[in-house]
Amino acid sequence: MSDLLTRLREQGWRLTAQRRVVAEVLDGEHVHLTADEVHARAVDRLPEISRATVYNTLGELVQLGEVLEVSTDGRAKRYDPNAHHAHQHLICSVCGTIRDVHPSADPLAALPDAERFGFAVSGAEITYRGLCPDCRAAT
Amino acid sequence: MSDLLTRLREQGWRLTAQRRVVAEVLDGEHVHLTADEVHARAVDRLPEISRATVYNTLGELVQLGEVLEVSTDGRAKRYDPNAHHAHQHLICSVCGTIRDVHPSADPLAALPDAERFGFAVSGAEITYRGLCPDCRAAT
DNA sequence: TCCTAACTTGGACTTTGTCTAAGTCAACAC
DNA sequence: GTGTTGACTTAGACAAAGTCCAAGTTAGGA
Ligand SMILES: [Mn+2]
Ligand SMILES: [Mn+2]
Ligand SMILES: [Zn+2]
Ligand SMILES: [Zn+2]
Repeated sequence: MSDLLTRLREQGWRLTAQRRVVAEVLDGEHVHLTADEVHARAVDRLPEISRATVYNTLGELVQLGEVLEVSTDGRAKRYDPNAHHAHQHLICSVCGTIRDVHPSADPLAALPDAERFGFAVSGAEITYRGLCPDCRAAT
Repeated sequence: MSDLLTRLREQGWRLTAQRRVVAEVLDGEHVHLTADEVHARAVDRLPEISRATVYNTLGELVQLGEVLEVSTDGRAKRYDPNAHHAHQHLICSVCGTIRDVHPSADPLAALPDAERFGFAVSGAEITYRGLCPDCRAAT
């Protein structure tokens, strides 16, 4: 995480208390928080931080490629700091739990040329859906 | 489409002018409209139809499995009447154009057991991203 | 230490969607 | 055809998620 702060400073970022706190909240490998969840946790550490700054900072981190935006359900976007390790998501249809998963094949390989319609295809996001162990048990 | 109306009547649906108009707007194979776009087109045919009814009707069609909800960008959900033919989506990163595409392999097959974490995995939605021919040309 | 462009803030505003109470009407019975 | 009634529709209030702005603050270089 401190290497993240280093990278950001090299990008010309001013290192403010607010940005540091947002970066700290996003620390950890398997976090998928909404902007308001990030804000709530940031407030625990820095009570005066505003919602606008959290949104601004998250947007900047996404621009810089340090954080991924994940929109899976038409509700609030989730912010994923695991941006340097390509992966996909597995989501429980009942409780909404999100897991990072790593498919064995390159998803792009499954899309034949005839199905590309002249697009320059550059990426694929996969959302696997199912029931998590807890929700399977609770039937 | 009239077979859709037949199926709905068999489900105990009252066949109102409003529902008929929403079904008509969603007719066609490759349509991916937002709720407000559906409302705008419905108003052309039935000026007094309300937003609430469009949302209600779309929700009912989704419940019945006649229409799919597609959330790709954290903005408004899109409604997809092509529900009886499994497919995935290819979206232009610049202009947002959406195409239906049909991958050659079952996406679930690419997720090894070791990556399922005890989930009962039942489906996968793939969003391919790239540049459409028009946006490639306009560089 | 001072200066200033960059950053932050609270609150207004927008977009997307949900909810409710009151009014309307499709479909069935007769 | 007429009457009845529960399902349906409506306008508008409300809520959640996100954007924008003018005014105030501050990190970091001079
Ligand atoms: Mn992730
Ligand atoms: Mn489609
Ligand atoms: Zn679950
Ligand atoms: Zn395009």
